[in-house]
Amino acid sequence: MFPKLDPLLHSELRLAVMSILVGVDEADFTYLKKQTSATSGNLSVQIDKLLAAGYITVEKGFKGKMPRTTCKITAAGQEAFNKYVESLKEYLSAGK
Amino acid sequence: MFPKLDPLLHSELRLAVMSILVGVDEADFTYLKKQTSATSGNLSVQIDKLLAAGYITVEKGFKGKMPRTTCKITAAGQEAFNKYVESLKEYLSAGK
DNA sequence: ATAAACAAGTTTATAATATAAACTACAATA
DNA sequence: TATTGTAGTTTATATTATAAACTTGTTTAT
Repeated sequence: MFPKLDPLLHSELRLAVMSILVGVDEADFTYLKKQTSATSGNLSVQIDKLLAAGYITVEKGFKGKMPRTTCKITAAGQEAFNKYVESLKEYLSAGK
Repeated sequence: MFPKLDPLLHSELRLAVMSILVGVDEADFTYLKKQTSATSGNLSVQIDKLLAAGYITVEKGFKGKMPRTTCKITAAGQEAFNKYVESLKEYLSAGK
């Protein structure tokens, strides 16, 4: 009745990040930070966790001279996100 | 774009409890425990938090000789739940 | 009658998580 | 060349979730 919710996705910031990445092909650190209004530290940590889980890839490069970190969702990440959404629906609709 | 998710509801067990209470008028501790397959300790703690937030009421009585704890959702709880669901939708659909 | 097992919780301790604060490294600007 | 800004990372702290141990009382078996 209440499937376990993927703890990696059941976090406000990580969910927001994944949610953005689902629809965007790729996004850099700065963009993610603006969209989520997270602090840099928090975003950095959460990106690491998503990376460690294999839900995203992270590429470090430069845009001009400035460092640039680009994130992309992986197939596993996509799948986990979809599954999370499905699971969540069971929670939200349990009342009916 | 990403509204703050009510931290009281953004918890697996508390969300499950609220989700049950939304559809059921009242439910006792034992019932909630079975439905959520939570441990007693965890359930006890989370019920306390929902109570402290004013999202549920808790009545202690007896069923025969056995103690019985009955939970009910409040109007504030209902409202918070609905709001949480709405907020969550913004996360889940951000990709589209 | 009393010991053993069960029911319904609560309290306390520990592990996991999220978040913020402080720091690093470099770039652009005054 | 000193100051401010950008793009992050690392470390420390606060919060949260969870499990383990405990309490109180009940039923069942001896």
